[in-house]
Amino acid sequence: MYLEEKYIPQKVEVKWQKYWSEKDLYRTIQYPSKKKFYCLEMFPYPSGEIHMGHARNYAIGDVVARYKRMCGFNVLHPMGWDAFGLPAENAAIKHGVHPAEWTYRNINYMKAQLNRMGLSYDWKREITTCSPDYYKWNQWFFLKMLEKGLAYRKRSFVNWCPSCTTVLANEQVVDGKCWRCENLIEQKELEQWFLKITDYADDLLRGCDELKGWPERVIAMQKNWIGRSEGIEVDFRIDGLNEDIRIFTTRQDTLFGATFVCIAPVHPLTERLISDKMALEELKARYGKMGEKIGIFTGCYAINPLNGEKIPIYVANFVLMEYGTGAIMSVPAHDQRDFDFAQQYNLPVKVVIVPEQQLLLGRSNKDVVTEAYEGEGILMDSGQFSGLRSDIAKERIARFIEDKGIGKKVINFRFRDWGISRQRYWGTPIPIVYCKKCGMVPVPEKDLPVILPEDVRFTGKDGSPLNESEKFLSTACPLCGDMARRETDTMDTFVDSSWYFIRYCFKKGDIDLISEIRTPNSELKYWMPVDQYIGGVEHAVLHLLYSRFFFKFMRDIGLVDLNEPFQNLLTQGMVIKDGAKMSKSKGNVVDPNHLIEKYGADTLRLFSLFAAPPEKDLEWSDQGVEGAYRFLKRLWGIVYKNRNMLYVKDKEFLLSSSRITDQALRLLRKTHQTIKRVTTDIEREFHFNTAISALMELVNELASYEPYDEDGKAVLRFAIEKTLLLLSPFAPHIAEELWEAVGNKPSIFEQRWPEWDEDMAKEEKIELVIQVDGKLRSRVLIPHGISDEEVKEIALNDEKIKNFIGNKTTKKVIVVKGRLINIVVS
RNA sequence: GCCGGAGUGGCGGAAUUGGUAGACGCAAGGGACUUAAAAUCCCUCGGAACUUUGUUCCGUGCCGGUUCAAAUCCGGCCUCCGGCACCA
Repeated sequence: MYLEEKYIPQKVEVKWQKYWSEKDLYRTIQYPSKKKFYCLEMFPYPSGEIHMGHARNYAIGDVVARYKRMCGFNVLHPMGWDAFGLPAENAAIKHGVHPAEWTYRNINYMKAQLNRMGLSYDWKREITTCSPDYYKWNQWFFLKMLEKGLAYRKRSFVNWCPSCTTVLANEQVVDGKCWRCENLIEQKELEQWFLKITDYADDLLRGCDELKGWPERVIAMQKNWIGRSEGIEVDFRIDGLNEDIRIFTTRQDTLFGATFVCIAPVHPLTERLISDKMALEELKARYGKMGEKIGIFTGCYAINPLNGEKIPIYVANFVLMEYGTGAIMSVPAHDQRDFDFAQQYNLPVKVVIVPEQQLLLGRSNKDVVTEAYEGEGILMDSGQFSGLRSDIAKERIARFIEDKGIGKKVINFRFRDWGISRQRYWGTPIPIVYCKKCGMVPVPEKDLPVILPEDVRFTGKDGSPLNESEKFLSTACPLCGDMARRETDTMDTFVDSSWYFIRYCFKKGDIDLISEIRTPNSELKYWMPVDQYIGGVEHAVLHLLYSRFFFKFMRDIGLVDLNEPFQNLLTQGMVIKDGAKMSKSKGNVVDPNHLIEKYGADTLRLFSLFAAPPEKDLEWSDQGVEGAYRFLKRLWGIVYKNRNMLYVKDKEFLLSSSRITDQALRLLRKTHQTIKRVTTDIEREFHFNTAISALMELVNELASYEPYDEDGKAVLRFAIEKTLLLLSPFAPHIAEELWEAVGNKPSIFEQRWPEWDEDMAKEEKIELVIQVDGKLRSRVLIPHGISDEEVKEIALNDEKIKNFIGNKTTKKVIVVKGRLINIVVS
């Protein structure tokens, strides 16, 4: 077989990409007798370019997919396009190109880029979410949720991005800014569609404990986001009025310390209790504004149901209507916020909890309070509950309240329902029509999909182009047949990505998804769950939470019988350059295209896998890339140099009958050790960086190896073949080329992953470390399997050791088998 | 403030169960080849001291502790990164 002297990656890579695609090497087959492995990377938004973050993400996924395939799994490794979204529409407004055209053009370009990276996707399962055969099912899920009461419409204050001219869900607001364009968010009152994700709050929270293969921090972020807290609701009677204010608290043990009540400016009772409307408007303008606490006294009093005390009612800007009941009891002694407020408005502070330790020191609750004590302790001045510990008191007081019928235990969640309406064009139409007679009517299932019309005008003015498309707008009411108007809001694109991993389980194109899923031995049952999911941590509480919600919903309507969609999750770190995340604004972007042109995809892949373990941030280094390139050139050179020597018969080498030279034996041993290291490093949470460094060590040995005889050549051949097999998931093109060059038939990816021989991987002799008093003093080579006594004797007779021990007496000797001996003398 | 994670040479990072700290790579310095350069190959490369080529001492953010033995375990701090944050 001919081999070029010089490694020209571009030539090699094009050759094999063509071969793999013609042979359809990465097709998935339904083969239930074979163990499956579903390897998934988060699909990209077709923005126009693959960036380094994608390149890293997909390189990681590709190693996993190729490795698992070689290990004998039937692997599903699909790719697709998160193709709805604002940039397409903005391009339409700016450049007059239709979003569909813009999107499909980008997809074609990016697909070519992915192929140039040599990624092993089965493109027969490609998904494009803006295609009607895909988004039809978004509409189907929406209707199902509507049917189950999980989709609803409500007028409320929502996050409005003035730059995107659309609404955002809470999860999509980061530091008060839009997650996509980073513009400041405004509050706007609108009628909106919501999905009742809060119905699944407990389920999503408890499910976190099932996520054994997820990173701790992602689970923590989800738990944090859901924000469960247990407490009680209690009614406070308004003095002189036949009306209650219901408050929520998690600290019912501090009820006796309440010295005032606060309600939200938008609380239903506020208007009735406040006479100064001007002041109220002023307060509303500062509603929820961080860092300042302001309030207005209503002139009314509430009665503490536990001790009958009359306490003033305030309207306060820091009390949120969206959480709990929109009203709180304020306990300045035990809540810093209430304390600050009390100081400002000269309200009394009443201590009712004293820490246990302080009580032991004989201190009481009469000391001057300079800040709130928010911990737990012993109750004081709390009537029949005085003297109890907080945890017990909480229980008793809750029961007392419930028995009296003036409140109940409740669990509150911090997160809100998912607002999915978007006032934009390029998204899935919400399948609803409004009829004058029948009101809001869902589009019947049989009429799906509601097609997004293509012939609309993009003016860039406020409002969706759908509002001006008469053809889209006017329709017949499904119930009475009269003229009706369609809903013009489209769905949040996170709906598209909430179930796309389901769609990959079936062939692409227009299929009857739900019937396919319901087929007794459906492909879904075979492929789900996703065995390994890989993507950026930025979706920890967005896509990953929405997907879990959708999946649980699917379970509840009988489509799947699993609780969680993603068994194992790997969140890869960011790609950093000069200490900052790569971004156009910082001007530190490295373009994968240039690297492929200069060094080839194998080098790009190898470096991004070698420079850091996948979950950590990766500091980009142009010289590091050179290093990776050097390594591949080196390997190429070794194979080239030995190309004629490699045509020898395969031989089995056994340690017992070894007749080979020491040098050959060393290489043979190193090869087995490398197989072991690379395999265990991949298995051990994908530590590709150390796997690659092991391969580098082996190649370093190969470089200086000269075979002297036929056996020596056979060992060389063995070592080179294993090197190529081990390298193939990381740098597939060069591995395939050299595999062929040493006289093998392609494809290397149809080979089995190599196995190591444990005996062969063992060093012939052990390097024994000898310590005196825990300090390294000498090393000697000893054979395997000798007893502790013999080890001790060797150590004590070592010249250096004798010097250290001198005439001191040995107090203790610790022997760690096969490693170390420590002689304690002082 | 609360919840995560991290801190190791000039740099990226190794050290898998508490048992040789610094694998592998980058950068740097020296040498070989060359008219020269590039490429390639070889050597050195944590710090300090010395009786200077091989030995001692120090060294994994800081201070303590446990242990024959600690980057690793425990307690207390410091710094950085990420998430949440008037959520009652």
